[in-house]
Amino acid sequence: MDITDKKIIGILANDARASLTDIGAAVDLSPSAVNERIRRLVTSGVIRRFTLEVDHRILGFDVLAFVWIALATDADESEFRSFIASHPAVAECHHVTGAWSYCAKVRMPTLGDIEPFLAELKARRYLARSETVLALSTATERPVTLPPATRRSG
Amino acid sequence: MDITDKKIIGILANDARASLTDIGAAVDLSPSAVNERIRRLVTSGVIRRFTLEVDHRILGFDVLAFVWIALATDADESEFRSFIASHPAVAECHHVTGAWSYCAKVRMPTLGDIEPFLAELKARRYLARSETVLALSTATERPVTLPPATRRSG
DNA sequence: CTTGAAAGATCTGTAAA
DNA sequence: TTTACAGATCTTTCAAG
Repeated sequence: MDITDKKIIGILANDARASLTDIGAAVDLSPSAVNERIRRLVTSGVIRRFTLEVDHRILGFDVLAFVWIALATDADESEFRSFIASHPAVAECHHVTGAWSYCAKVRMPTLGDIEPFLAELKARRYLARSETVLALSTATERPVTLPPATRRSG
Repeated sequence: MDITDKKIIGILANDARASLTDIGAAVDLSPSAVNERIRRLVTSGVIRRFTLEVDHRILGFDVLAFVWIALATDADESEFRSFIASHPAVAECHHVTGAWSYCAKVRMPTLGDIEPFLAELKARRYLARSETVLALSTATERPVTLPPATRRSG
């Protein structure tokens, strides 16, 4: 994992379909060398998948919300985690420090879809309390965080 | 934007480098037809970019945090937004309802990197108050939210 | 939307540093 | 162990129907 690898990740984060030739030209390497590095980045788990950045509004998801969840004391936490991980509306869910147990980022077609979601969490006895914070607008949203490509690291 | 388009987006979200041939086989279309649909999805803005899902731990970002920000009353909000959007550690930042103005999702190499970040926000007179919530573990994290595909396109 | 052909990219194997 | 090169294979693109 050297600077060239990080440059390659940066290029692919901007355009996952960039050709090996073009990437090679950008990092002064042959296409096969680039190919070999990408293969290693994938097998070593640095690159998890090649994916998409989409406009969820156009796809019909007008509502973005953060739902803070306090788990019920008798909730089966691993069952909750697999339920929330398989729920199509949940984009992210993290176990967090502070007053709440979990923070879930959810996307819904309309505001009215949030209540049934909370109701299901409650019906399954996961939920003690919750608080929903709506996102009004987004200043930035990027899938990949990279250090400025100036240093080495392992 | 029909069901076939949504299927194509689902396939590309799982593997942005899937070949037109394979996608076509999955949705019963010729490679050229798939190519044309993807082109339309890109130009219409549904697909914003082809990108990567990476393991930020391996890349040296061990800390994921949500920083709740109350803007200073005299802060230049659009200046704040462009500052936060260009900050490399900020993965997301949303204007939100509730007690706080903004919620920023940040990735840092270490816990110690959070304080200088907050200090800079304060030094620039953006920050009135803030609260930092750490993510201890992640139950799920997906870049694309899609409705369950329930029907065939033909 | 499909077909078919040309152009371009990728993959594999082999050799060299 | 990593990179370079060349031939074969696959993919993408374009024109025509």
